[in-house]
Amino acid sequence: MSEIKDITNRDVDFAKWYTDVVTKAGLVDYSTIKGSMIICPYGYAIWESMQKVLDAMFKETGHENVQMPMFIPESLLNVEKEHVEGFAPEVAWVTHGGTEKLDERLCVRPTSEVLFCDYYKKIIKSYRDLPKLYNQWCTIVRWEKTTRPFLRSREILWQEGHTMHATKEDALNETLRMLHVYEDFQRNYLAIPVIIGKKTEKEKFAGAEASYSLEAMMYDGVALQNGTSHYFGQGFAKTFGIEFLNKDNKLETPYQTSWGVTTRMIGALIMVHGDDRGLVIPPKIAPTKVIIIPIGDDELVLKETADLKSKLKLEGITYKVDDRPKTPGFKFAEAEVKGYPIRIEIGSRDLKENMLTIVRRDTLEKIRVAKEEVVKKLPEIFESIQQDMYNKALKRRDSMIYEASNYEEFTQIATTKPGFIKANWCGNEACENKIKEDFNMKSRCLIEDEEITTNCVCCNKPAKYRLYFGKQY
RNA sequence: CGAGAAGUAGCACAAUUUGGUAGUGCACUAGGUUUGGGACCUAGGGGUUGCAGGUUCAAAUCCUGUCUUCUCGACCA
Repeated sequence: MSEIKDITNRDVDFAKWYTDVVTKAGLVDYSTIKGSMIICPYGYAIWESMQKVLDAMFKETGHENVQMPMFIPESLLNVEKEHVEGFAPEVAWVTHGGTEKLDERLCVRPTSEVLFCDYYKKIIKSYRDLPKLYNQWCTIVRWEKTTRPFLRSREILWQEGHTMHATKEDALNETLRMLHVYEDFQRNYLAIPVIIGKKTEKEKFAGAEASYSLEAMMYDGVALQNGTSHYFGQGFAKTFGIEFLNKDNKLETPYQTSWGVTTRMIGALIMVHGDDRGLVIPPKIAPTKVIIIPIGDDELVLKETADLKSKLKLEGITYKVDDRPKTPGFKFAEAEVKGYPIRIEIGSRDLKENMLTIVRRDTLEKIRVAKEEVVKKLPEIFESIQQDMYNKALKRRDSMIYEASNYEEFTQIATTKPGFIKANWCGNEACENKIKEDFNMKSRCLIEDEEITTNCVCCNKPAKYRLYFGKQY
């Protein structure tokens, strides 16, 4: 096996490893503007692949895509007090149009709740107009102080769903339904196990009645909030004066939700599955599932390459051929950095025996297969990679979830082991703050399906909730 | 935004201490030989030393400011 030259060892310096992988796999490059990354073709292809699946899921659940303005007049942003207070510190303002100062500044959307509300007020008149199930793919701007590619940037590519419903029940169902759509996507496509649950009051979205999040654990035990789904109740709708006539010809206020995921999922993909050789992309989301590497320019090799290409095309399996004039070793290494799920090596040595070599990226296992059997065999290998990647991630995550029943135990774990800690909590924000202050760990989300057996891990008063705590990106 | 470190070719670095012709390796281009784990030979191309000022006969080198990146905090998705 070759020496890995370019990528920092994952266990030695995880932060450096991450930036190495992100740039060396050709996902992003830095621009001259702080916090605004250039998403390179391969990185964008992964995003497009995610978009494609998610968009189909959104449409399947009845949503329609729209495109809202990217600017919000200051007066509109100010309509909902709690919301604006949450976002004010990180919005970017447009103050001039050309050389002329604007009468009213415009903020670049940090999220679009108010824009949707402003529009919904116009188009919702009757119960027959509900539900309104809109989604938009767009970029937003949040003026973050510290930035990292995919994990925290100032310009963010995302998707935001904004819906209005006639009843509280419908809106709550929508909030949970989309949370589960995300969970399904991350589990079955990204092969990332996620914990889903409700945020505490302290951690919920500005202006929401309830926020739910998907919490993934990275290789280093640090949490990444990988999507959120919010229930707003009638808060915004009342503030904005959105009303509809119900079946009894009475005015009612609708109930609202919003939900979103971002390119941060690419960061999660890297930090959950990547290894010292680079990326490992699950087959179901890989923009290129197979990389074909012909070895030498022997006529047999060229012919087999052409054959294999047409067979893959026929089966609808995405592939690329690396026929650059480089040595095989170089190409193998690069294919590994890029994380293509499967590599097929075509060389005359194998061809003499009518064989080809398939290499799994996740295990690096080499499988020699009769050349006629290769394409037939691929689906089961993809399936196996997909499953194994999920199971491996799940196993690692579960091995880093601990239980603490008192502050001493919590301290012991928090200071020695990376990962999540399950603990009981009285519901008092002071205890959340203390844990944050002492260990830089925030509550991830509530655990609702487990029994509360001990007192609050912090103050030892009777506990009302169970929580996951963890450090976060 | 606070503390620290760093910016020289696409990348990794040298030259900075002691101011005096910007260099090496990889990558890139052309031709050739190669090809089963990061090839070799020959010949080339590529630089306002992050940017802006200042000091000086002379600045990559000294001074000031600024921008960007990284690490650790604060804040946040």
